[in-house]
Amino acid sequence: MNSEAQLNSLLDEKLPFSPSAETMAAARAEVRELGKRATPARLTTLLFLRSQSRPVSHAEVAKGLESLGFDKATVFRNLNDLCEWGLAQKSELGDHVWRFETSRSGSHRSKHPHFVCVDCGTVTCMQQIQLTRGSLETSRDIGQVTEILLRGHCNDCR
Amino acid sequence: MNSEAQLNSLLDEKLPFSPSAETMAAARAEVRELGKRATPARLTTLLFLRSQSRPVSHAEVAKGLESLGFDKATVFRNLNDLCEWGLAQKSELGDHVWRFETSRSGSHRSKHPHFVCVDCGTVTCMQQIQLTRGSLETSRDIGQVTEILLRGHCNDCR
DNA sequence: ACGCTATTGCAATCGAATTGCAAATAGGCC
DNA sequence: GGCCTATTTGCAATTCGATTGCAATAGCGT
Repeated sequence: MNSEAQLNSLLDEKLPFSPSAETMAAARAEVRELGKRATPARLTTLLFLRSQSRPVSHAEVAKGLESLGFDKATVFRNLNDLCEWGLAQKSELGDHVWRFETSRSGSHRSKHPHFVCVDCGTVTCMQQIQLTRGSLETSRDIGQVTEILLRGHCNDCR
Repeated sequence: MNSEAQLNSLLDEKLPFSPSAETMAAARAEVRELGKRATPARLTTLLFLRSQSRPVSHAEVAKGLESLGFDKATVFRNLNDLCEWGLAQKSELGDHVWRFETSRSGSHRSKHPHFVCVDCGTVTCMQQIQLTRGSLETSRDIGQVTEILLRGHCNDCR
């Protein structure tokens, strides 16, 4: 099955998310611009990531796409490739699992804080969290902060 | 060989570090105060950690102590026990390896934010760091924050 | 349509983390 | 000092996410 036909069939029913034809075309263009091949596995991985509102683990992506027949090694390599190419980023939230999320262009390309529930492992993105002015100064005395991570019990687990 | 004799022989030559008799006695007392047994493996693990100038991985500790005959599983359990008891803390620098270091003063863990240098691994306690009022409210919508962790590059590593 | 190379699928491997269980032993007690 | 028991240890085995080797497959430039 060629890429086009395969993607179309995926769009029909099996995908756990529903990218529009335009979205798909845009993703293809992005990948092509990087000089990389726009394979079904790659585009699907990218679009799956974009369909998520939080960082997801390799296992979650692999599981989400396994019904489509993509191998976890392929997903693994694509996730890392996407990170290498700047289309995604991976982070380690303190539980020894890499999580991936697409780099949002524009507003906040930089990392935002994450909240990790120590009970269920759920990760929540927190765009608005920030330190007080004094804390920022203090932190500057210690070093350059590149990541803020909050841990605790999410409301569902309390 | 009993604990006393074994420790003394270790002190003689084989240890990769040289705790004084007083240091050893102090460590023993600390462990005993916790109601735990002051075993050679446990005391040695604790003193080894204290002899290090930066956080070390389980593998490093195990290797450092393997010539003494301590099993890596034992070292593993002791490291985690020490953390649980507040004598040490472990941190994740982003490379999927836990690193351990002794707590400076007792069990004040997770009470205040920590800054972890992703380069040298050093953990710095930041009593003064706090979130803005708005951020606190936002975080409350998500869950109960029990730990704040900042990652970045410390001034020594920049 | 052809050919070259990037990419994939599958199985295998790696290594840190973790566990089960029987044997050893620290420390309270007499 | 010796006994007793819960704790701790040693060793082997296992889990599990991450990662790789390689032959087969398939993008895409021409």
